[in-house]
Amino acid sequence: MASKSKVTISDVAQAAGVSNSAVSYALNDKPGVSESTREKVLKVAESMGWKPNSAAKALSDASTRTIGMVIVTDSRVFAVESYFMELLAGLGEELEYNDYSLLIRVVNNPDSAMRIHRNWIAAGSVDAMIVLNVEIGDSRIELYKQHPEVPVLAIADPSVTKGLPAITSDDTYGSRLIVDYLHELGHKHIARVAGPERYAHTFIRDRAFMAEASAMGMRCDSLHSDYSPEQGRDCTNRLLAFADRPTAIIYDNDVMAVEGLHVAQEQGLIVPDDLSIVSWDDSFACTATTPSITALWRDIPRLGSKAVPMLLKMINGEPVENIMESPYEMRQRGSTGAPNAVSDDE
Amino acid sequence: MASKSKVTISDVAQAAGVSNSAVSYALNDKPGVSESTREKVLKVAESMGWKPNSAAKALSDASTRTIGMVIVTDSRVFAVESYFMELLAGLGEELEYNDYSLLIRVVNNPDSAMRIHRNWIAAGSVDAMIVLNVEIGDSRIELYKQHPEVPVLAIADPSVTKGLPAITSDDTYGSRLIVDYLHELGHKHIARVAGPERYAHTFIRDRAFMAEASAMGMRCDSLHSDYSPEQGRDCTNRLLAFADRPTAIIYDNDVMAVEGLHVAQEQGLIVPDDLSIVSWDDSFACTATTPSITALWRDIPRLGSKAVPMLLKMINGEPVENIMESPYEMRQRGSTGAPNAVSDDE
DNA sequence: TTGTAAGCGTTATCAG
DNA sequence: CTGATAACGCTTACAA
Repeated sequence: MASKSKVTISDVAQAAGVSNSAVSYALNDKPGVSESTREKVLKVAESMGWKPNSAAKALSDASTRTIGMVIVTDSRVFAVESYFMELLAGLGEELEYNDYSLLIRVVNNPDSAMRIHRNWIAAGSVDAMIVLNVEIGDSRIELYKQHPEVPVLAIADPSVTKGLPAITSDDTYGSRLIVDYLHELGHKHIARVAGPERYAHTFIRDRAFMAEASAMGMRCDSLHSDYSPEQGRDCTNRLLAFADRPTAIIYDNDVMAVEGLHVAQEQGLIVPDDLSIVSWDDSFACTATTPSITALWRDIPRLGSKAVPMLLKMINGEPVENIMESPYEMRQRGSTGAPNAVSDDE
Repeated sequence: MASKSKVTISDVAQAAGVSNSAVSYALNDKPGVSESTREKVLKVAESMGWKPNSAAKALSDASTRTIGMVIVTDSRVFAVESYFMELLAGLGEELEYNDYSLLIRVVNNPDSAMRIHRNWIAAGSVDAMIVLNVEIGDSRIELYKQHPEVPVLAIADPSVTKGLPAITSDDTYGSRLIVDYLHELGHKHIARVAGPERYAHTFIRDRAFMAEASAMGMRCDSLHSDYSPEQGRDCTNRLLAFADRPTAIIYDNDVMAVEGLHVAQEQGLIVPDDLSIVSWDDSFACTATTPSITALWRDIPRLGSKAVPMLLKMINGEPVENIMESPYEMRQRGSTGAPNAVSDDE
């Protein structure tokens, strides 16, 4: 019982009657050992239940087979949850296939996050890092620019990563998809409840919405929020208070979209006749409401899967191309339709 | 630029003009070094930007400051997401405070999971493991019983962990809370759409529901599901098809509860008058529906926080007591009320 | 109080 | 093709 699991390479070597290094070569499929001894070694190692010791390997060749990720949660904002889990699922499958693990730290403020990044870099705890939720002038980007020895992949638009490799979904395209969809329905005046201004992707979406709206001859108001349900309600109230109110509101997450729908209904508005509602990012919550909420779906797991080959290349020292994905789909549901007050233009 | 971050203990020793071991002692707050040299060493180490190399430390003292967790996702069932993220948040904060990280692997089938468990045990990749979603006769429990050298904490009822340390929320108590609540509302015939039978917690809830219902003189039907929206609909349809249908249905997750609500409404039933609906586990989706769904809330992050001290004790070789938490709260919302057909008893 | 040196399990170099 | 042997960076007896 309890095979004390302390079988080392030397044990195997002794048992097989060969040298230490012969075993290492055999086990790692490297040249420098005859086919016959290789087979013998493999057999013995197998039967003794040898497994590589991760610490020793890491110390010896400075590789950990580990990818690091520090997640900053606002603790109150659970909107990121589903994004993160989907990403994790995509990453997990590919990483698993390549025998890599994820080293994760969850913290609630950016300073702790920076401390951990610094420690991991110095301690050599990971072979590569993934950086999420990049902000304008993100200090993590600066940090890694100073440490070219550790590969970093930013899940962010290349325009904000200062040359660091990046993979992202094309938010400009996504924004257009939504605006065009509403335009076709006949909307002339839309509004957007965006996420926090500091996030790069918020900025990119802001710009894309404005550009596409004006290209279509539409007006687009915009408010920034912290993704919370409270601000979802608040922003909706403010947008609806204007005499000249928008006929459609796009929310930067599902949580705020649901709250927005509720606010509109509480004010006696009919959705979608009086107001159309769209959520950026689909989730189960969007199907729970009445009417259900039209959403821009993204294949987030796919983003995760595609990130892995990039990471592996980077770890190998090979150059990588940035990836810009467009895994979108407008999921049309009951919360959107033609505005009922388009008479003034026809 | 690019401080090549390769400052070792010997570098510090040389710079400080002391020996290798003196530095180690000083840096680790251990006796065997004078106060003056300790100070000097600390100052030099700080100025040189020394950070411990994790691999070397791990190899030397067989500790990784890492807790492992293998998550098996059904990939289609995202219901676990929020549970998992909340747990992670709770764990993360405490672990961070104690300078531990989480090593995570996400896989989609139990066999890969077992492979990883075996590898991590043999490779000494972690100081301790957390095991989730324990099943009846779980092979992971068997595995760790054979490896007493690696500490494991099961997030499960102690009755199914065969002596391994466990922390859990008291699902028996939670079940009672729900049944009693419905009983007080006047329900006599309730039903339950449970999770998969293989999970230990499903079994425990099953038993608790039956016991409490019969203690209250109520009837309680029960169906098992896979947590998916489809089966949520399906089970609801089957329960409502009976001439003598229940006046309340409890679902083992929020996803099925939402689907159940929709099915009932599609059949023209008024919720809660014709049918009350309760969700085990609260989430944002429960507040998105009309009416919103009454849910049994659990403080899951707290469970995560409380798990950490147990893990640390176990790593230290100290004995631990199992923990049984009752962090529940019935969140009463619009989906529950008195049944409208209680006339036959009064 | 200090320094020296052995060992942790691998990989990699360099003789044989 | 094989087998000693020296790294890797740290901890920890043990000697001085």
